[in-house]
Amino acid sequence: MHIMLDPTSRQPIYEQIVQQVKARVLQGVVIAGDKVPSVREMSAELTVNPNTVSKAYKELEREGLFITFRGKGTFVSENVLQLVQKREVKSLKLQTEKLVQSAHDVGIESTEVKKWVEAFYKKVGEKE
Amino acid sequence: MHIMLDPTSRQPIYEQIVQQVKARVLQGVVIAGDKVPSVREMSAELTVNPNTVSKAYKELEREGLFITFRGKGTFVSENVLQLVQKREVKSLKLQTEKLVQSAHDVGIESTEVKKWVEAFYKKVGEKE
Amino acid sequence: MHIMLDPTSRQPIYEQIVQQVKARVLQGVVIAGDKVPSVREMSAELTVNPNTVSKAYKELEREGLFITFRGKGTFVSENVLQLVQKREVKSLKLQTEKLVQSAHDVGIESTEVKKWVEAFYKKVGEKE
Amino acid sequence: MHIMLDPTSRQPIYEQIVQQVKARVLQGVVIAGDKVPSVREMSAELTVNPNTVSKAYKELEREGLFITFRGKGTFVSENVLQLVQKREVKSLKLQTEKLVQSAHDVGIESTEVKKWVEAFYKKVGEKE
DNA sequence: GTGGTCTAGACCACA
DNA sequence: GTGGTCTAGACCACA
Repeated sequence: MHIMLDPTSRQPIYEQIVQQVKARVLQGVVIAGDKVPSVREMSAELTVNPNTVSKAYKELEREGLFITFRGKGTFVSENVLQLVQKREVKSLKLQTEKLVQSAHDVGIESTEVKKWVEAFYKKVGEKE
Repeated sequence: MHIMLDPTSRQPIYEQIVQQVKARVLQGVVIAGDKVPSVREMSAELTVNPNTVSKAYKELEREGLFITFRGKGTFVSENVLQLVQKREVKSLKLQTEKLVQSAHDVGIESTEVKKWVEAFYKKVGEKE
Repeated sequence: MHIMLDPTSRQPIYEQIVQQVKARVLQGVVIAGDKVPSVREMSAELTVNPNTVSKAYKELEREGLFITFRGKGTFVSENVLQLVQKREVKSLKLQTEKLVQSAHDVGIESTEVKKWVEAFYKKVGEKE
Repeated sequence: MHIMLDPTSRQPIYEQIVQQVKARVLQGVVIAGDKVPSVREMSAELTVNPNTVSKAYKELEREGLFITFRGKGTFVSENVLQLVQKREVKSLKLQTEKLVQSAHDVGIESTEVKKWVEAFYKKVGEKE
């Protein structure tokens, strides 16, 4: 699944796992119906405490991305892509709102922020 | 100085203090040269332990916003406004970059994000 | 790690710890990658409050000598020796500059200072 | 007497006063027999708490540089220059010893330190 | 009065 | 177990 962790980060490792799983879903790497590596496998692969992976999986189940069948293992839910995309858009809007609020407080005009957005989009486009 | 703390927040109290002081600087409430309430006064006002306030003040000193004179007290540095604004702009640009990256990953176009920005700016404007 | 504290010293305990850790690094006793005793262990060993040790460790982390992994413990950074040596040399040069300035002010010639240096080097050499 | 203070420094102000007085003696600005400004005058001139100046004067008396005649005021002792120079040389030697010890610990050769001394002497010479 | 340091002890999230 | 945060309270040098 190619999950990359930064053990130094202030962000808890289990949250990093949750976040990266969502990223893989958005990238189409993790697909509805996929069987997820067991907690043990994953913890071995990431050289991380099994409890930590377990915590991440539980969170992903709670959010409806993962579903566990007793004795069979954990699988990616049917509607993952839709689910994650919808929430991501919601989250992005919220982030934008906070950003605009802060920018406004420092006296930055709408035009300026939109210029930034434009510039960063070009930068992202060039990488591809 | 009207600092409001949220004791239920995940964010440490001392960080909340640091953050709010910066906000007050941006609002022009806290001005260069001001004498800052003593650690004891502030801790009494916030009903928080003096050590916690001290930790916040030291961080603010380390960041160059505060300067303390032995036995006299703590004061707001000369170049605060400039300093905080400069850093804030830098931080906002970085946030925008991350936001754009994420938006791009979900397949959202530049135009869409700029519409959001526009809309939120109007919303902020109406509040005034 | 054999840290010796002088509780009567004017120098704060946490600074003494920081300083001694650096000395151990220069001596090659503390090596990159080493796991550092936990805050609790160290505080027990030094019969000092955990908070005090914590303060020292955080300073060492801030200076880039230590790195801590959540829930796992604190470790010595990869480039410690280089880092500490580089800073030490810089500091020694600065000390030399101040010394020369003072010596010059009292009317002591360059030759004289160099004689002192020579003599003290011999003295250090004899100890070995 | 042209005393310059840095209220920001970690070094206590009273120590800074003591140190600067010694420097003025070495420069020949403060001479044996001189009448010293009263604590009040000096504290006004330095915009510093009288207690602070008083503490500095007491220290200077203790060290034999100043002498007070009841009702007449405080004066510079007869043998100041000799006294201060002698002690300064002693102190410089001690500093050199510590410096050499540290330099040796980092693996710096005697030749290197002497080069530094030479270079800084040139730098000081050029200023004149 | 002012900040700096320290102790003793507690609770918490995380691994 | 590991570090992070916080409280309550104390003592100190300095101004």
